Amino acid sequence: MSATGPLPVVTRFAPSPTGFLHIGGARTALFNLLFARHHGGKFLLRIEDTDRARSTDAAIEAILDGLNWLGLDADAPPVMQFARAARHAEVAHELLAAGHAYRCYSSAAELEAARQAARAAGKPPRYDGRWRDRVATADEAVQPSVIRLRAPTQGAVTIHDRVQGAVTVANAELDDMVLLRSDGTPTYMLAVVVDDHDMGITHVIRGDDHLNNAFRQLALIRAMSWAEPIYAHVPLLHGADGSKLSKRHGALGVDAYRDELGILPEALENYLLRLGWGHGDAEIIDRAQAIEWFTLEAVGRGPARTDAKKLESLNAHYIRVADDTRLAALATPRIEAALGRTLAWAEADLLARLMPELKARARTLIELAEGSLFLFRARPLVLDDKARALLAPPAPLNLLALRNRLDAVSEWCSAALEAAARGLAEELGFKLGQFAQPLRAALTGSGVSPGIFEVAAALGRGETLARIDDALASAGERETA
RNA sequence: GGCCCCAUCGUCUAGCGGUCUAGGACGUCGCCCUUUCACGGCGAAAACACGGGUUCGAUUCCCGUUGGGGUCACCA
Repeated sequence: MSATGPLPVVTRFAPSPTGFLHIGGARTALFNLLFARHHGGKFLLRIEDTDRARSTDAAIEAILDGLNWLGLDADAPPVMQFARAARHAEVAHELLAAGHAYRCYSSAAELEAARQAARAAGKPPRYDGRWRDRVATADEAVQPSVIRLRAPTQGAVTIHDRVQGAVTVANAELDDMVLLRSDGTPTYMLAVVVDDHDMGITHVIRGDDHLNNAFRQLALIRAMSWAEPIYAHVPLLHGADGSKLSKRHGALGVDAYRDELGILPEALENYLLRLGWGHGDAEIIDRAQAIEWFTLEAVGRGPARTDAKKLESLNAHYIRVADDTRLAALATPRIEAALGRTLAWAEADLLARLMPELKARARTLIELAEGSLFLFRARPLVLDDKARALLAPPAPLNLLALRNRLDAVSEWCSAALEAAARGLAEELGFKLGQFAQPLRAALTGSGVSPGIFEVAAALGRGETLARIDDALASAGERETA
């Protein structure tokens, strides 16, 4: 062990598997990973499943899946907290034997009544320590009991939080917390402290909602004479309206960002990183850069509101720089779901070839898929209102002239097709749009699409001419009708 | 309610006593580019919550007010 060696850093993300991985948790995990990587340390994962009634395997799956999707994998297999219940109980009894803890025989109902009374009297609803200095009689000792920590009542404790700064709480504000429940299972307070110690956690980086808990946990750590971790309590995330992020306020799991909103993991990561943290004017920050720059001191102290528009904007950027093959693979299932059929090999190829055009105008994978559907729809295309308007007379005349000009093009590529259209427009003294727009309507069924000559080139001569003929035919029908 | 924390444009933030006529990004609104929509480029509107101090000088330090958040279980 060298005094000049690097600061050993071990961080952890410790979610309780009672639901999906929400973005607040994802951000906490991100910060833990970034901090550990920045210092060349380890990032661990612990599943806090001591609440047997609320913990589910599905939630564990969802959390692991979400972390994996975001590339926030821990450096070791996850520690399952419930499996360590015996060790937790062992520590509680050690504390009991050392006089740092005591048995309390008060029933839950009795304590609840006391809390109600305290509240009614305008006093804080704390445990009054009624068993702290009392020895149970033989009769009483038969009753079920919990083990409580004999916490200090005098003085105060100051935590030098790496995010919040120095925070002081008087010991009189804290009551004697339950360590071991009457059924012998450990409480969260006990389990966290024991596990963090046994896992060698050096830095506890977690949500702000745990700041008050830190003081209680510190009392326990000191009773065991264990090393005190460095704390960093990061502010919670809020919804767009400033309210707490909760399920009823539309809080989503990271799986929903992926599946329902069509967000790329690197976009969500960048977004989460910039929420409550900044580095000068930098906005687009990749993982490597984040590891280099990340410090806890730069984390803001106030809660941050989430902003869907900013996330979408970041997502649009990452879609634009993403690999075309990867995007095609991500969009394909969505396209197939909308079509109700699988894509043929030639269609997959068509999608890949047009991807550079397609991705430039999509902010999400949803938009990417929707924006490419026109390529695969069966003929004749259904025209939307904008397309119908673009094909109103005298557009069919222009379209017919353009059709013949395009058909005469020898090499079917976008440059040649555009040159043909431009040539025609120039000859007739028209603007290019008078040909390009009806063509867009005919080929895509809408007024919005990628560059129409690129579309025509990708569609191929046969399909392009067929779609034009469809449009001409339906325009003729409307004319006669 | 007790205790704890927080406070710069609508939102995320830069700012760590003078460089601030307060910078960037998203969003909004113009203009340009242009075969549509995007992209891109240019530009505009938009903030230091309030009141006291400290200081030659406060966005920056201290106190209070207001506002917001967190927490007070045999949940985590």
